[in-house]
Amino acid sequence: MLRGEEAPARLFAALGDATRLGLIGRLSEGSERSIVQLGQDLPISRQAVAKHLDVLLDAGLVRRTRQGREMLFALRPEMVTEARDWLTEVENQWEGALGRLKTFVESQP
Amino acid sequence: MLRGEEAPARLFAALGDATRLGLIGRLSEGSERSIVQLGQDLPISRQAVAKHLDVLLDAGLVRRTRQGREMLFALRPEMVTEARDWLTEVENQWEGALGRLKTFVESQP
DNA sequence: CTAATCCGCAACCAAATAGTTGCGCATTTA
DNA sequence: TAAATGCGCAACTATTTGGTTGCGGATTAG
Repeated sequence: MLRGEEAPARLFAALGDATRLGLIGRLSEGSERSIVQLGQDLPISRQAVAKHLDVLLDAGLVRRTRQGREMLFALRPEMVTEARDWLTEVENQWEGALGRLKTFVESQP
Repeated sequence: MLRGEEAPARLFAALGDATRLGLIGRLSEGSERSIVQLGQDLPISRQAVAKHLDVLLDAGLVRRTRQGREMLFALRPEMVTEARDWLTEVENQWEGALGRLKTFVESQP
C-alpha cells in the first residue's frame, strides 16, 4: 500500500534499531571494518552482528568487499542522504502548508 | 546497548513502515485529521490505523487532541527535524573523515 | 428518542525480528 | 603442516509487529 513510500520505509526500518545505528556511527568514522571488528564491544554474537550488517546491506546503507578471509564493510553516505532528503521533503511540505494557512487567515475580512 | 542511540532508533523505527510514512505524508499537508479520515483510502481496518498512529504518537512524531467523539492527529515537525539532524550528523562525521583521509594521503611522500 | 458514527479495549493469529548454538570451510599465522 | 581466525549456513527459540474480529461506550445526526 502506498507503493511510493516503500523504498524509504526499508531505509528507515534499517535505521530503526539501536545496534544498527551504533554500527553506522562506527562506520561513519571513515575506515572499513570487518564483522568481528564491528562486533568487538557489543554484547551479542558475531552472527547477530552479521545479520544486522545484512539488513544494512539490503537497505543499501553499506557496501561490502571481501578481502582474504575478512568481509570489510563501509558506509554508503548517498543512502544516508536519501533518507535525510525524504525528511526534508516532509518538513518543506509542512512549512508550505503553514504558509498557505497564514495567507488564508490574513485574507479573511 | 549503546544507550545513546535508543531515542533516534525509536524514531526511525516508527518511520520504518510504508503505511506510517503515508500517514505522515498526509499529516504534512497541514490540517488535523481523525482516525477514520486518515484510514479512508487504506485497505486496512480502522483499528490497524489506530495502532499505527499509536506508534507515531509514542515516537513523538504526532500529537493528538480529542474533539467530541473524534481523535484529531497532527504532525509534530520538531521530531521530524530531530531525525533529520541525526542523519546530518552522520553525514558530517563521514565528510570529516574523508577530509582527514585526504590530508593524510596528500602528506605521504 | 433512535440510529449512526467514532472510538477504545481485548483476544487472537501469522509473519517478521533479534537473538542463540553448532558445524564446517577457507585463509592466515606460528 | 598444524593451529587459530573469520565467515557462512542452518536450525531453533522468544518476542515484536501488523493485522484481524467482536463488543461496548460516548457523541452526534435524524
